[in-house]
Formats: sequence, structure tokens, C-alpha cells
Amino acid sequence: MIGDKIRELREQNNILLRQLAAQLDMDTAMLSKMERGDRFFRKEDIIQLSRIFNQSEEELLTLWLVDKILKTIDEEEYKEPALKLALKSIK
Amino acid sequence: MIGDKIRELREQNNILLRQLAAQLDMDTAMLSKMERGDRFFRKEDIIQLSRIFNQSEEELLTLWLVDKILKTIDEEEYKEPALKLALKSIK
DNA sequence: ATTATATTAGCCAAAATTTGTCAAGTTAAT
DNA sequence: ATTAACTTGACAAATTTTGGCTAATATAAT
Repeated sequence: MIGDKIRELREQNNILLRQLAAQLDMDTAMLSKMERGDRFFRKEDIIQLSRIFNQSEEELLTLWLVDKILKTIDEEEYKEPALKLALKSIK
Repeated sequence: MIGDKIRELREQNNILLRQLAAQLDMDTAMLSKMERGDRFFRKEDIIQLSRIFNQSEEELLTLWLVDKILKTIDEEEYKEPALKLALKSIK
């Protein structure tokens, strides 16, 4: 989700993993995993990426949070009613 | 959320914390925390509780999952768009 | 006020999860 | 076959979660 988006942006801008990783001050392997959804980005990294690629922070942070949500409901039976209720409860 | 529900059910049935805790084979203090939302119930406990109180497993597990979701988005800015997107993505 | 019962809070260690690093492995292009 | 880009797996360090114990607090009855 957010990983795909970052990869897309990175490729559109012809930046290599190791170059972007350097900018974020992280290991290349880690960024690779993050783009592929194996690991989570840190929130701060997302904020920095939104600057680097000139994207709205809201958009990227939202995608990032979606991944977190999906991870917590992953494998659970009642995802849909739970999400709906959660949505209600925050409004 | 799920804690309130369990407490409600327990009180309606005039069961003491320590009695219910015994049935669930857990520490009384732990159950107290769970009812108050300080700690999560284990999924198995919820299933057992649905039998004890004759409630639908779906209802209780859903409330339980809502709590998990709320915890992961707690403090985050873009809860609402993220929940909406998550909902879309699972359908 | 004292006792008895019920609930909550605080602390700590065990267990589980997450995170970062490194080295080895793939893939794709030349 | 060599090289550059990327991916993967294994591992330790760090962080978070969990469960249990004990003590503190609250409530009610005598």
C-alpha cells in the first residue's frame, strides 16, 4: 500500500534504493523491505518522504496508517463490522 | 468498548470479578484491567465469555477487534480517511 | 471504627514483537 | 560472465506486551 506508492514515486524520479535509503539514513535492505511491505516505515520517514517527493503529508500518512490497520485486522473474522464500528466510534 | 460490555454482562448476572476470573482461569486484577480497557482480553477469553453469557461470538469478537483497531489508530491524525480506505480495501 | 469483601494500581520479570545490521542470494542488463 | 540493483534470511538489540503478585483503595455491613 504505502510501500507501493513510495516505490512508484522513487522510480518515477529515477532514484535508486540505496540513494533514497541514504537520504533517509537507513539501510538499503530495510528500505527494500519497507517498499515491499515486509516492514513498516517509521512515521518520521513518511513525513520526510512527503517532502522529498512533494506529496501531501496527509495522503502518505493515511496510506501508512491503512497498512497499520490492515495489519491489526489481518486474519480476523469480523474485519468489516469492526471497521464500520470503529469508524462510527471516532466520528 | 468490549470491556464495558463484559462488565455489564457480569453485573447483570451478579457475578463477582473473582468468580468470573476463576472461570477464565486468570488473575482477578487482570480481569479488572481488561474490563476497564487497560489490557486486552485474549481472543480465547472472548470466545469463552460469549458462551458463559450466551452472547453471539460475532458480536463480542467484533467489539474486541474494534478495541484493537482503535488502539492502533489512537493518537493518529488521519484516522478517518485511513479507516475509510481500509474498509474499501477489504471489500 | 472495625471487619470483610470487591476492585484497582503499581511493579517486575517473562514472553513476544519489532527493529536494525550484515552477509549471502537473486535478478536483469550488458 | 560480470556488474549493479535489489531481495532475503538470520541474528541480536531494543521495545512492547503480558501475566502475576502484592499492596492500596473503596464499599458495605456490623
